[in-house]
Amino acid sequence: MSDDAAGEGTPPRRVRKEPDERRDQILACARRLFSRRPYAEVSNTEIAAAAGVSRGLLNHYFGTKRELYLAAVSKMMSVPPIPIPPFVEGAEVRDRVGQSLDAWLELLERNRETWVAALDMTTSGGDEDLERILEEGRDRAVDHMTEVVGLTPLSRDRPEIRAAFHGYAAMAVATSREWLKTGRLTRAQVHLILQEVLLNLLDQFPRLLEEEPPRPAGDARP
Amino acid sequence: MSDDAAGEGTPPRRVRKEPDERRDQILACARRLFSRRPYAEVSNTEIAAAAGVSRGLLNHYFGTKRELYLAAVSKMMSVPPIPIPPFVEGAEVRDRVGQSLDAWLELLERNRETWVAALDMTTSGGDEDLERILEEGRDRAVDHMTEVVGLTPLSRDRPEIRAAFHGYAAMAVATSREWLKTGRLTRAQVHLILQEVLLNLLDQFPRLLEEEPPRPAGDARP
DNA sequence: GACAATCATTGGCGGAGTGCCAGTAAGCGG
DNA sequence: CCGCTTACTGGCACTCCGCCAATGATTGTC
Repeated sequence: MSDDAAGEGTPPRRVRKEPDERRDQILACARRLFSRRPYAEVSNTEIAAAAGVSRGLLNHYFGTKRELYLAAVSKMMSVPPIPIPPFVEGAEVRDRVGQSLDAWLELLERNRETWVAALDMTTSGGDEDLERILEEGRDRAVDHMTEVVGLTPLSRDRPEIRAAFHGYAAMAVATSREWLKTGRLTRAQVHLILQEVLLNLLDQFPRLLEEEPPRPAGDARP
Repeated sequence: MSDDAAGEGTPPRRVRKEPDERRDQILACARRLFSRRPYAEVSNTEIAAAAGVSRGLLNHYFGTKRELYLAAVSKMMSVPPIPIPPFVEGAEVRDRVGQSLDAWLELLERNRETWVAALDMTTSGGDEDLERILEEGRDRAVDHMTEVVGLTPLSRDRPEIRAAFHGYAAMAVATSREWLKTGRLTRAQVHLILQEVLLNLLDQFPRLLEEEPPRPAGDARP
């Protein structure tokens, strides 16, 4: 009946864990809560309670609430790498794109909830640090895409190429969203759209590069 | 020397304004601050100070901080309507798309800062109300696009069409961002990309509609 | 022109959340 | 068995939010 030798077998007041383990545990709880309600409505007290831990420990591990949030988002952005189809003689770019898209859509389908949740919380709001994290994720996606279509060398010299892929990535995300969240598209339709648009985009690259190159570096306001 | 007839011309302790005027003024300050720093880091006290108003007045007009925020975002989402090119005999869809894109890019160029700021704060974060507001804005954009390309009637029956436009809109936003914010694309390049991709997308519609239609209504998780 | 009614506006109160720090105890080596 | 390291807790000081009674600028009326 007492609480020190109850049925659950010696519930010690303090369970001491390895820092990494505890850190991951807290992070997991934070991720779950942040993906369901907006930042300002999730309290550290709540996260701590969910993790079965005192509130002060969050600050011990992550410093501030914002940093905990950023860590959670960062963790969510990490996606298992999709293999890049090997170059084989005679294979069309179209096939490579098709394969890669299949892999991408397959990944999304497997992790529906995780991905949709990440999509919901994956949004800056005037937060520069967060924006940087998201930008890094998008950059990795672009790296992947240039690799798939075999334009990585060119994309190093011409930032326009990367920029165009960034635009395409946004469309890929939004279109996938229409499939997984609102159900207004089927997977096949998403595949069709993304494949054809990407191939068309590739066709435009020559004309795109004919245009005067953009300003040397990021000074968007002269 | 006294404070009621000083140089600045009778600074009365209380200036009483018309509710609408005061409301707009507060909203403007909130918009400016929210677009520079994330929601949680902007305090009502600060907004009130910027508006030269007591803090309690914010609650009087907007109820809660969140509602003020939503009002600010909503205001930012409202875009002056871009005229839809009239249908003229013999004009190609390509021309109509080109004209409309020009108008859109022109609008962005005129309101650079406003638009980039709106883009930064225009992001949900697990907030359903906010998400709804953003979705409405995107829906209006899609309405506009279907009108331009003359597919409004079709888009009523087939949600896939709307969904595809939503994807395209995301690409349009991201690409414009690459132009205005990072400067990695020129306006001409943005125009080229968006025009060609849209025309290509239109070409895909027949194949898109051949696919089995998506599930009847929004039940994404069967 | 004085008075009263209206309502925009203020200041402060109670509650909640955050960051931080001194203290506590769980594991480990001697 | 003792003492050291350090994961962990509890509570203090501060800020911020939502609310409400009080206030005074403005307007209509006699």
